[in-house]
Amino acid sequence: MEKYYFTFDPRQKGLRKIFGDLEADIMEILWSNGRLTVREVFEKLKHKRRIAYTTVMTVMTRLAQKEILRKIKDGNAFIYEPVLTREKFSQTTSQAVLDGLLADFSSPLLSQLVDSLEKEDPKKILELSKLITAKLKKQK
Amino acid sequence: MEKYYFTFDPRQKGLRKIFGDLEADIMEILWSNGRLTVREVFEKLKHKRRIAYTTVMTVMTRLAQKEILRKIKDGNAFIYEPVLTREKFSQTTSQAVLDGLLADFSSPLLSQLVDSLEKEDPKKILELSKLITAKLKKQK
DNA sequence: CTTATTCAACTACATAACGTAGTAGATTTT
DNA sequence: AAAATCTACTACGTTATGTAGTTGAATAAG
Repeated sequence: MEKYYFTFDPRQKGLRKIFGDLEADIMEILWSNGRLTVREVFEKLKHKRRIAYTTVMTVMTRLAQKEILRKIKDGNAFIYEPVLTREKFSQTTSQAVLDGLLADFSSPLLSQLVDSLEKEDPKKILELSKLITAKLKKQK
Repeated sequence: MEKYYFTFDPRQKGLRKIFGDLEADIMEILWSNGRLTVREVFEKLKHKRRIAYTTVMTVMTRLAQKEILRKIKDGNAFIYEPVLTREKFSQTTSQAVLDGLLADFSSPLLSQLVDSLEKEDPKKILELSKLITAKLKKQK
């Protein structure tokens, strides 16, 4: 079992920041539909992209090796499901990226964050402000 | 000129989060020493790792193609220098990563940030708090 | 001025991650 | 028994990176 690690690619969209293109499509389908077989994923995918059954098989097998997916024996076939919920996965991922940034690129990070946050949605600054107030109270 | 983009690898250390291993060593040297020729970089590197001159050449040429380095003609040779200062580069990089996180993984991000910040250095929360107060004042 | 050195450009090969897909062999359905 | 389905295995293409040799031009040394 090769341990999973990932790379974060800011120029990609959504899950593609973390997964390859086909991997992202597959994870999308699994997170939207729950546990599925390769066949079922293939059926949902083949409309969007013409692709061989074995290609889907290969990629799902690799995702299972990386422990992104879990294989559950079901008769002669396997059912695949994400090890983490989408929410948990997002959380773990952004945690890792954030920690990585803080560890090695922290100097200008905080002021940038406040700026980015404002650009993204000014209300989020208030949200953050509340979080901090709560944390500071707990600290003392 | 291929445009530069990068990938952020949280499990690596320092510049290696963004550059390959040799690339990182080279950028480190250039940011510490200012503009240098391939030969000069090679001389500084060869103690740390046994490596061919042409290897350094190749990698520096690639960094120049990606517009991380700039080549300046100097007689028959070239002098290489980083296009951005280290500070500016860190800033641009973390900005991109942060914006990427906010764009697609923002939901749990803020509370995580506060937690990570505390783990990293509790004083940083105060720092952030001040930044926010300032920003909120400007907002109204 | 001829030889040796230095340099840039080009070519090339290895590895790793990912997309792609075919084949083989087992099992199940028809 | 034949056809379909499934997993496992193998394999090839691409891209980024590390690695380094060759070639031809320019420069320095003798």
